[in-house]
Amino acid sequence: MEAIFGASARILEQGGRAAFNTNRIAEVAGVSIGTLYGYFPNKEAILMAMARAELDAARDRVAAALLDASSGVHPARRAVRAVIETYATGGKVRRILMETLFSHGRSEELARPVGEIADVLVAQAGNVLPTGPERLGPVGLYVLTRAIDSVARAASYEGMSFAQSQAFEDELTRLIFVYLGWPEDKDNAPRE
Amino acid sequence: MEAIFGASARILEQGGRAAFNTNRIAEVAGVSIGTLYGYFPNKEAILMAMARAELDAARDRVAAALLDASSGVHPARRAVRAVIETYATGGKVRRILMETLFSHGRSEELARPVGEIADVLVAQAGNVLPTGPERLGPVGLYVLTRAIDSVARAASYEGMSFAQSQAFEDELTRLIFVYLGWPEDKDNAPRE
Amino acid sequence: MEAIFGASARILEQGGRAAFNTNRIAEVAGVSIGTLYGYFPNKEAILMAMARAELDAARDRVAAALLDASSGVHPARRAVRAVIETYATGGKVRRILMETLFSHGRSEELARPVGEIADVLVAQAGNVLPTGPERLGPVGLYVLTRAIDSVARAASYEGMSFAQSQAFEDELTRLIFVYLGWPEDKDNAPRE
Amino acid sequence: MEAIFGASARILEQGGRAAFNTNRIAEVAGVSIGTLYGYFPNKEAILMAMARAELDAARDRVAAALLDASSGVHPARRAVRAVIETYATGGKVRRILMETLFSHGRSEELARPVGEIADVLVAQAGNVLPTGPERLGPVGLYVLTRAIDSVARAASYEGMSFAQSQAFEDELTRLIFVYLGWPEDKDNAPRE
DNA sequence: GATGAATGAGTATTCATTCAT
DNA sequence: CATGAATGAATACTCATTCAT
Repeated sequence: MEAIFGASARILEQGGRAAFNTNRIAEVAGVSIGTLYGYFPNKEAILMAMARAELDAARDRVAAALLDASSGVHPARRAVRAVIETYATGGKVRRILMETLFSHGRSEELARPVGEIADVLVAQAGNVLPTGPERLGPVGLYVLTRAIDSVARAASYEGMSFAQSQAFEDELTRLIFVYLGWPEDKDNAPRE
Repeated sequence: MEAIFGASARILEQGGRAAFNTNRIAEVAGVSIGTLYGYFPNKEAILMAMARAELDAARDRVAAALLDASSGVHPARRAVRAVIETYATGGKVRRILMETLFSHGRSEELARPVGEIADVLVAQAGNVLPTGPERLGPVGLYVLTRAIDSVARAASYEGMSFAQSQAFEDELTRLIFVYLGWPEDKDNAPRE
Repeated sequence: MEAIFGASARILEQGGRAAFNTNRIAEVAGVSIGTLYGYFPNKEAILMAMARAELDAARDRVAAALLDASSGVHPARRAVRAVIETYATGGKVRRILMETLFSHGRSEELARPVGEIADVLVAQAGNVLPTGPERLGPVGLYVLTRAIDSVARAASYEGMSFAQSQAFEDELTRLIFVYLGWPEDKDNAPRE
Repeated sequence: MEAIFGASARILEQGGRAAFNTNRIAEVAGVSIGTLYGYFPNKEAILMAMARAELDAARDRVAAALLDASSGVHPARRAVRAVIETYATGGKVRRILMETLFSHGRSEELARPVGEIADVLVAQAGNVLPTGPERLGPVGLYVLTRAIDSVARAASYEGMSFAQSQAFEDELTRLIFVYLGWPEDKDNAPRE
């Protein structure tokens, strides 16, 4: 039921996790609680489903950015930009969703999309990327992808003033370059 | 009250956050609930106080490792090692504590010790470090310190098999070297 | 829920306000607390609803007495008698209910039925009453009705020995007569 | 301890009965709770003592007004005026105090000062009053004194707009005159 | 007398979940 | 399939009172 997701998002946005209760969700969604339980086994399942959808969307956005050859911007920079933008949007709800996953010990879930991006990276090596992450072992790949993701997330959630600045994008991009042993990126492509 | 912290830790360890209720804490700590509320204004305050203590301890451990000149191991590697060890210990409780801070929007609190480590780094530049992070702007410093911390934490909480491996330590150390433009570290110092 | 009112009355009668707690009410009423809260938003609402019902019943009793032409007793005396009887019954519960209204600053609620009686009085002037309270301004009407009500209540709640005596009824009736400038009432109708 | 009464009054005035707790009283009064319990056996005792003091003060004020021959105003009117003024002052605290007495079934306490005024009335009959309440039996005296007191209180606590008007004073005064069979009072003495 | 740390019984209210209709 | 009335376990927190110092 799409109505349930919509209602949940609205409630989460307005009242935070505290206001998120099944009776309220059913009311806002315009269905009965019985119906709600027909679609989801329990409250957490709703949050989980939303979190996964959110994660998939983010992964798709980053993968698309990586593969999009239409601009002259370097793929690594495009990916960094997509990650930053992802954390800049979604606000409160996104954060609560991530939290839910984390507190349920589902960090692997959180990790999944990042890993999938890494897969795309490897598969496209030599194609979208000059010389690629295939030179990295699995540990190196983990460190690199997780670093970009984590640092972008931290900057956003810690409310750092530079979280969406060009300088921040530059630094994250540079991290990729130096870590992969690429020569410096010169295309300081300004964000539109 | 030390007893309260001890009891809280035990309860958190065994039953997780769900089992963490004031009546139980008082009981396990061997004090009355009234006394509990004499020391803490509410349940969350206990968690917050514990989290801060934990964070301070972690910061001290990493700072000490950074400044400890007794071994022949490179300071950057010593720091990486301390960070990894910190996340390897503390288990469930530590994790719940961090979560609490995060879900209360106190990400800055989480960030504080990392920032303090960065301060130590800068202060000691040219002393413990050959040429140092003073070359980095604030954004670069943020990216570097947060990356090390976040990636080490992610690997631990996601239960990655290599979370405490030599290879992982190497990669994180290498990240620092390449990011600071240092020549490769050769002292692949084995962990004790 | 009638069961809730019944249970509340019983509890109030036996244990007073101190024993009046939601868990107990639900238990005695044979419903779950959840159900209780389905019908009333909070504990006070139960008391309020009961108080209003009580007040309405009292008003109806007095109004009926006033309009009842079946006996040869003077309407004013009939009303006085009804008021006295009202305070003589209901005991502890009635008292606690009135208190609740009063302590919630809802004195107007307490006043309402008395005002409604005054309305009946004015409407029926020249009909049930020889020459009537229409000669009184609003202030005079207030003083008269409130005096009868308050004095009867005081005598009852202060446990005065004469609270239900003929002499007391006579005095209150006389108060009405002299206040309205009527000639003395001679029908000292004995209470059955 | 005067400090305790003062603190209690302040707390009652500001936060109502809900804010009235022993720890708070001790704090505001600047004494320890232990000391508080050295002077009063329990919380209610404080309220009771305050209520009695308030009642005595009111009684003294009315008695003084009754006996004060300095003005040309009729003693009955002077008493009515004093009663009205008493209820007009004291506000929230006075009300809570009266409530306490009432809800503890100490209505007799509430009645006491009124009875004492009646005693003064009888004792001074033929002196301050032309022909007096000695013609009334005890029931009549009760009805008269209680009526004046109750109606003045009701008007004040129900927030009637005329509670302090000349018209209200006139009506209550007239009640006394007609009840005692006195010829109409002509000295519509304006309130200062 | 004064102190104030400690006590702990007591309670209103919430909300996930069920299941008879 | 949908409904929503009913359930009741669970819990944070208050505050009058005590008593060792």
